[in-house]
Parts: sequence; C-alpha cells; structure tokens
Amino acid sequence: MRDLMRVLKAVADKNRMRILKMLEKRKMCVCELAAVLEIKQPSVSKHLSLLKNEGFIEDERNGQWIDYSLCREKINIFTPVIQSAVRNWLNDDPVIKKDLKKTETLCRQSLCKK
Amino acid sequence: MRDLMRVLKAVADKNRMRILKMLEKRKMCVCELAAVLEIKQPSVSKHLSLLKNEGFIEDERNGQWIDYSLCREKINIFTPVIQSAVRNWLNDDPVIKKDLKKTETLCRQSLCKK
DNA sequence: ATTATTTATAGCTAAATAGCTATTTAGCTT
DNA sequence: AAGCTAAATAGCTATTTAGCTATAAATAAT
Repeated sequence: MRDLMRVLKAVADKNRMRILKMLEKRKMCVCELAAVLEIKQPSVSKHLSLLKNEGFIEDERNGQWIDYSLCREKINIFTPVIQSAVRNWLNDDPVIKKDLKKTETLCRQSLCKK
Repeated sequence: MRDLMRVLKAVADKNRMRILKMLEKRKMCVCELAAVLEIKQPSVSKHLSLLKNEGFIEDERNGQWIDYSLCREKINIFTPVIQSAVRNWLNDDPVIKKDLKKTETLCRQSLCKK
C-alpha cells in the first residue's frame, strides 16, 4: 500500500509528468529539463530523485553530464503499469507538445555552460 | 493534463484507495465507510465527492441512505484504466484485507443510528 | 593537482490538502 | 406537515510538499 501510494504520488505532479513525457523521447540532463520546465535546477533534481526512487527513471553519467532516461528495470509491480499507461496519454496535450518541440532545439553545450 | 492530474491525485491517497477497494465488493453508505476507515463522516464525504468528480464512483439513494458504488459510466479516458489496474492491486494487502473483513460484519441499521 | 562545472543536499517559505467540529441541507418516514 | 437522520458544506488547523537560494559534493577537464 505504502509503495503504491508513493508511486501514484510520484506521477501525480504536473512537472514530473512532463519530465516522464520528455524522457520517452530521449535521455536528458538536469539542466536541459530545468530549461524546458522553467524551474530551477535543484527543484528538478528533487523531482528526479523521487521518480528514480519509485522506479520510473534511471541515470547514467555521460562525460560531464548525468543523463536521465526511462527505467528499464522492474523495481516494483506498479510502476511499469503506470508507465505504459502514461505512454498512451497526453500525446496531444498542448503543454507536452510544446515541451517536446523545445526539447528538440536545446543545445546542451551552450545551455549548461555557466 | 489538468484532468489527468486530478485523476491521479484522487487515487494517490490511502483512504480514497481503501474506499475504492471496498466498493469493488459492494455498495456502501458514507457512515459505513467512516466506520471502517475510522475517520469522521465529513472527511469521508469530501473523499467521496472527489472520487465522484473524477469518475471513479457514482451514488444512488436507497431509502434513507445514499449508496456509493464504482462508476460504470466512462467520464474520461484516464479513470477506467486506473480503475482496472487498481482492481489487480492490493488484494493481498493487510490493510485492505482487514477493511474487507470489517465490511462484512457491518450492520448499517445499528451503525448509522445516532 | 587544481580548477571548473554539473548535480545533490540543506534549509526556508508559501501553497495545497486531509483531518476535525459545527452547521446546513435534503429528503425519508410517520 | 413535522420531525428525524444521513450526507454535504463551511471554516479552521496541522501537515505535507513544491518551489526558491545558498552551499556542498562529485567528477571531468586541463
């Protein structure tokens, strides 16, 4: 029960849902996600750690960045069911479509350089 | 997006989940649910109105009581998917099993009489 | 080794929400 | 029609949480 609640709460947040929908398309680093969502990097990090704990996403270092992507491993019985339902949802949602468009035009090198 | 968030938030609450699992078995009135959940009637009413708004449950008057049951009508595209996933989940959960056991022994007449 | 830069953590604040009590509403029952 | 009882609503409080800034940790790059 506790686990299911955590899984559902993880996905019952607009910005976390937007993250999942972006990661359906490709791997992304924290600062790219922050740029699209227009929230600060630490907030994104917190969302990511939550999604990771519930088995939605995984991370992998690539050079100086850490890339997040959808989790392939089955961490619990709930997450994959939700994940595959989400895949069918919101594909015509204006916010999601706009996010995906933005995602295509990001340049990580210039974006993340401080 | 807004609709999906509301649906997911509706189901991402322990007491609302317990209500849904009980209603899988049979129709129940507000005071029966309050007795099992051990929270006050107005709190149950609030949960029920939320679940009803998101298309999880429906109500029907039976004499002096209003019975709540799982909604048969499709209010949105998200709820039925979640609903049928939930049906497969938590059937061995100790809290849920205890709730169902309690549900069997409720006597509405004596319970609801003030 | 040192520096630079990406990500995570700590600590705070404001908003959302789940619970309560008190009261109102609705409508069955006699 | 009047009274009774179930359920809903209003208003409050405590808790949770999503955002922020500032700082620390980790590690790539030079």
